[in-house]
Amino acid sequence: MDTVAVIDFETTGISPDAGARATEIAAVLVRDGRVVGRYQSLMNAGAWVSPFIEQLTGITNEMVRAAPPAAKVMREVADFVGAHPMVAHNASFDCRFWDAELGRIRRERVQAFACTMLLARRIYPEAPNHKLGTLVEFAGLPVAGRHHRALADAEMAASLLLKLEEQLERRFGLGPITHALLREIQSSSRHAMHECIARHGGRVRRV
DNA sequence: TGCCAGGCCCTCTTTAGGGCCTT
Repeated sequence: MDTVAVIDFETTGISPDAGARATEIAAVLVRDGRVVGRYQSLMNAGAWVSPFIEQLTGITNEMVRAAPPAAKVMREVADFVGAHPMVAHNASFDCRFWDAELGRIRRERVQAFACTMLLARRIYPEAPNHKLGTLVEFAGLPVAGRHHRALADAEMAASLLLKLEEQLERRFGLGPITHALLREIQSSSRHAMHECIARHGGRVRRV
């Protein structure tokens, strides 16, 4: 597949519209089935980290205060990612924070996101649930580090992405798997996915 | 002052509601 950037944010809350800010970001570049680049940094947006989030992520107020300014980190990571298509687990979440934090440095996103959660719902409907950690275990992928730290989660989302591509190739004979095809599959209903696969020359197994 | 998401999916649906997933 074309080079994609898999990203993950740690934040102070669930919605930038409700005042939540990023505390950490990681981006890994994936090309030809492997990780070819990594970026990770804590960032200081001047936001307070609640005890709940400190417990969840292990990222403390002291760590954030000692981190580089959010604007500097966002400029660096935006340059690192460039115009590569992006991927995240539950991409609607990371996309909102990407757009919000980028907007604060007067930059705009130039590429689309694909979502490993939506893809996994299509490809692994039998998984116990579609949380990143559960899918990593379900697919037999290595645990890259502590869950809810940006680089570990981005690495595991990248592994999951590669596994999902492999499944699309092996089960349905699809290939090459482009970012645009992933977006088409993730936004197809379960029924329409077979039509989508057939349209792209894949084998559709009726069960 | 008090409160605070949003997009997707499924179904006991479509004149809607509730669960999932992210922090």
